Amino acid sequence: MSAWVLHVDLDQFIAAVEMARRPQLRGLPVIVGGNGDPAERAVVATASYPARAFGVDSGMPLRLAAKRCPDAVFLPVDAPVYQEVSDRVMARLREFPVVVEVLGWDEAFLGADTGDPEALAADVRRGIEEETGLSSSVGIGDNKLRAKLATGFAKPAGIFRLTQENWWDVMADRSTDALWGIGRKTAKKLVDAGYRTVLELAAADPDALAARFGPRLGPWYRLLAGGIGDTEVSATPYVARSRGRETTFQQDLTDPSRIADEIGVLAARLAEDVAEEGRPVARVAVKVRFAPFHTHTHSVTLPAASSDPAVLDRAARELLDRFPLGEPVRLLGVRAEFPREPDA
DNA sequence: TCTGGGGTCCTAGGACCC
DNA sequence: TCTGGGGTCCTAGGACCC
Repeated sequence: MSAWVLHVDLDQFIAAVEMARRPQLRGLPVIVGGNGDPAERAVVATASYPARAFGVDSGMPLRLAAKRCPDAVFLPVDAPVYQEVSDRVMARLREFPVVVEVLGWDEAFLGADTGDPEALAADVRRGIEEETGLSSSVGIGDNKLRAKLATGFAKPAGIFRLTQENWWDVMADRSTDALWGIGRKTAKKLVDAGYRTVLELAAADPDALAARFGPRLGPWYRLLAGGIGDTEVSATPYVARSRGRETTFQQDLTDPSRIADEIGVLAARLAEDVAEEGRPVARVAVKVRFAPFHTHTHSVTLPAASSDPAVLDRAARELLDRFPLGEPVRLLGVRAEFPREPDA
């Protein structure tokens, strides 16, 4: 028996849920996003594997997805249904002798003490299938980072083990953005600094990385490249540090009084979320994205923490007044931050 | 690339204080 | 003013993830 981390990820989750309730869609290119209208300002939430074969993927503008795959079936996002299916999956996972840490609708870490992690992974896949009919993939690792990356190699509908033992065989020659936490921008900066592959980054001087990328990020990148990561899986319920509401308008806004009205709408919606949270708000931030897609924020620390809708509304409107509203506005957002808990 | 909405964490500069 | 050192808070922006 020894300690393992399993990472469970549901295959093409959102598209799979939609196909489960519309079996006639099986095997077809299905694209879920926005209100299901490919002409609107929205992005792809999930594309089915047949749609991905046309080059459609998550995060892509719906308009572009429609251009690449004109015959796809476009469906609206139905969050309550996905949440309900997700809850059933997580409940099923908790029936196994494991610690379950939920990462999102469609993924979770499992902390397990077992002599045969592959057998456990197969049981988990079967359990999810029996409970919901959904296909999943499982990564097995000696820490969270490796388990998470392993899932990528397990997909679709598979199991893969990634540990210290095969880390270099699998990862050494890959580009650094194969790592969980390094994206396209950082990978490019790393190339500029002379680190192209995971192996090269793992051999970098931590002080040089700190000087170039910051005192915490720099050294952390090197650890990532070595496959070093957290091993603790925690079932402790997640406590949000902030809550926010934002909207991209289908047509840009130019009328200042309309813009102020919309900020009021967002602040009111946020106040409801905050009331549900049951904690007062310490800071308020307003975000404005102008039509050319440049985004700015202004924020303020409240004189005293509050959940009063009138206080949130006033703070949001005062922050809005700080923006020069010369350009058309495509997005408005309001965010509330809860007080930081002192370190225990 | 006519590019969502929900979040998290890190960085850097300036203010302010001793 | 040819002006220290350290700590903390505030703020804006950036990158990443699902």
